[in-house]
Amino acid sequence: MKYWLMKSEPDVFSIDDLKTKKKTSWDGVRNYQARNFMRDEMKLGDLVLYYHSNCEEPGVYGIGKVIKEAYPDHTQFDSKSEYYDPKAKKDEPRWFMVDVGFVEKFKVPVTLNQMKSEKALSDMLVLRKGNRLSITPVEKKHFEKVQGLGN
DNA sequence: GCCAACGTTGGC
DNA sequence: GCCAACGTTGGC
Repeated sequence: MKYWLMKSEPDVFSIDDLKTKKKTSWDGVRNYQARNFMRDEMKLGDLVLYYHSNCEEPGVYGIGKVIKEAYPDHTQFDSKSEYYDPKAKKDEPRWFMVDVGFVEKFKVPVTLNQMKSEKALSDMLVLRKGNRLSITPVEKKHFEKVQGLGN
């Protein structure tokens, strides 16, 4: 089993939305590295740190889990979608998504600032300067540390 | 709103 | 295959 961190803008889809809806399809990823993680490495049952980006208090707000492995992201074929990709072909999809289910919302969010100040988390990918990747692998020890800080 | 960092595109 | 120009991300 692997561990991941996935970024979401809370204005678009927050941990509370995930809690309410129970699950979500992770559509709209248009970055090859992130796609490859989803398509090639994310497995059923993998756990996910749910990160809020582009907001007042960036940080990890809870935990989700992979409930469906990669399948073609339908928005790439939808000319009305903001994620439409005219170069994608039906028989050769370019973009994939996974489904993520709700596991828990942290009692206290683990903020980006807090994570930066934790020695034990210093080599997490998401803390690297200029990191823009929306999906990153997370080590087990880091996952457990963050979870511990949130609960 | 600013801007650094990074990814992608396209001319050559 | 190089690289300048451009677009996007995301913290601040």
